[in-house]
Amino acid sequence: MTAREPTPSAVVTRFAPSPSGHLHVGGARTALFCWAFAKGRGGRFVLRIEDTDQKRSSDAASIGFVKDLLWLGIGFDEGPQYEGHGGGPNGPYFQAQRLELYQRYFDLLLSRGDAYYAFESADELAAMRARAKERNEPFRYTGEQARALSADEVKRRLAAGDPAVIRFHTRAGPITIHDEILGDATLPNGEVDDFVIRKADGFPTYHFAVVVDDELMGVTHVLRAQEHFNNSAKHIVLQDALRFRRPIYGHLPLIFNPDGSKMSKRDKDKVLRKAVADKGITAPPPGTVDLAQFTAWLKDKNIQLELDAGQSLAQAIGAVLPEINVDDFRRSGYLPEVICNFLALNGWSPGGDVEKFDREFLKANFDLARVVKTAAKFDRTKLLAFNLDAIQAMSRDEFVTRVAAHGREMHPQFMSKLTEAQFRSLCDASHERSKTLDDLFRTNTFLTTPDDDLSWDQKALAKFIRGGTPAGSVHLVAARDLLARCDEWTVPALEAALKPLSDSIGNVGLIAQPLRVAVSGGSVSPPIYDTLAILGRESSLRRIDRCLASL
RNA sequence: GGCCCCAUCGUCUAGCCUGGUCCAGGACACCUCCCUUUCAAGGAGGACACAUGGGUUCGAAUCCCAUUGGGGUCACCA
Repeated sequence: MTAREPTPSAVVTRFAPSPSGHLHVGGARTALFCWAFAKGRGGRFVLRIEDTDQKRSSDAASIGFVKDLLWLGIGFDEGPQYEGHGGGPNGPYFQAQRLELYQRYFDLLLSRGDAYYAFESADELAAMRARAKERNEPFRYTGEQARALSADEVKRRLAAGDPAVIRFHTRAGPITIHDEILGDATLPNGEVDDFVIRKADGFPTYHFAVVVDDELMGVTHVLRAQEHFNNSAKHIVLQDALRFRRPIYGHLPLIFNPDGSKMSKRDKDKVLRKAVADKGITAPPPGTVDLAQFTAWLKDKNIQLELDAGQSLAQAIGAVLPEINVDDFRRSGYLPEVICNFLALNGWSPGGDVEKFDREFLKANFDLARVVKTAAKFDRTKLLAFNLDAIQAMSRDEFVTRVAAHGREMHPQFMSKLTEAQFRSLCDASHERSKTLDDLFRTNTFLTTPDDDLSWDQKALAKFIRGGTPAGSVHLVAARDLLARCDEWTVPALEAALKPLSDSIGNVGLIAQPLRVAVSGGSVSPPIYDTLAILGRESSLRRIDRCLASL
């Protein structure tokens, strides 16, 4: 009954995901809010792994998502050991390692008659549910038969090794959930049935482990997604039966796709399947997925491709996968501080017209009262605009540093083919048109193509080289002659060298575009003098000559 | 279907608690124009919302009720 009134320093929040290699943006937002709430109040932020489902593996790689958390700048005070983070007095932080701890509380509940063994099999329960559904009634496990079993009978069946679960004996009465974000809600009597708290394999269910661990770890504030709202009733009755303190709850609004659907890793498969169908692809491109896997995946919409396999397939067929995980956004060249900023804006706002802020600001200002109640649709376009703004606000040096770091990790080939000076020039020429740290790599692949392998986009060729009166090629020839006589290969020198020609034509574009196409293969590149300068004299002239020769 | 929750521009939201200053503010997207050697970026304008119906009140986006719509949840998953 008594929600505790913590002193500011006593605030403890936790992020408690099930094991996963990747962090979903929704999870990231939850973690960010938990972190900001605790850290802004001088409290502790705990990371706990909810690995009570033995069907899901939970080896070391299963907390790969922690690297995403740290990349975002969300550190934790307690939790699994991970590259210098984690540890703490309330471990272990993997629930699968806390089984003895739970047993104490199972025994306590059992001895007090607040819990009991039940022997129905999964099949029997499924049948009961099916029957209830036929009658259009909700299924509620009341446990009359199970509780009618004599103590001796229970002992006998347990001794005989009959599979059994432990269920909580929910007492009659309405249950009121107090929520700092949504307000109070009361579930009528009977809504919460006698739910399972220990599975037949001896593991606690989520509901039980959460309640015990939150108490043992001193968690004062439970901030989690709204999908957990109704679960809170189960947690409350458990807390009361166990004589635990009740944490303060705050259920965060959900984050959806722009079309209102739930954001899920399956969205990637959806996009891939569509791309495969649209392009009429019947066999997997070599080096992506093997044929058997591919056909199985194509046939059964419930099969998901591994992350890497999907990525390579997408790349091979030129499909762009939607970013779902934090790591997807990292690969796409988004800045962690921008993601935090934008994520925070989905479900919270500092009020007024403020919408650009950093983690420190969030830490200092985040509060439950300003969390909105309505679900948000995740608008990648706005995120991209935020990313652009942040990149434009960078100094040239910072931009170079961060793009280089991104390039070394994501595009080592590209990086190895450019000299430091070339790379620096490319950064300077690309800074103001970069929306992500990845843009410059995606749009300038022509720079790393060997001169003799460059091919030309037919449309661009037709429009800017063959087309025009006189044809673009005429100007290209003239420009080529001027360039060949240019001793100094720098932006100002190149500009000066071509000036007479552009002046006489009266339109710079008429020589810039043919040059651009000849040298880059397409109609888009950094400013033409920059492009030529980065490419260098030899490559530039070679490419122009090859282009002219190909006509 | 039962139960629970929610409802301001296309989207994220401010305003709502403490009715009047809101013929509703900001941002992204969109449209127009300007700038421009491509693509961007940038500059200047513009269009765009209180779901509906009842109350309460001198007055409602703000309070109450209903309807409609949306979401969540009903597992030995978390």
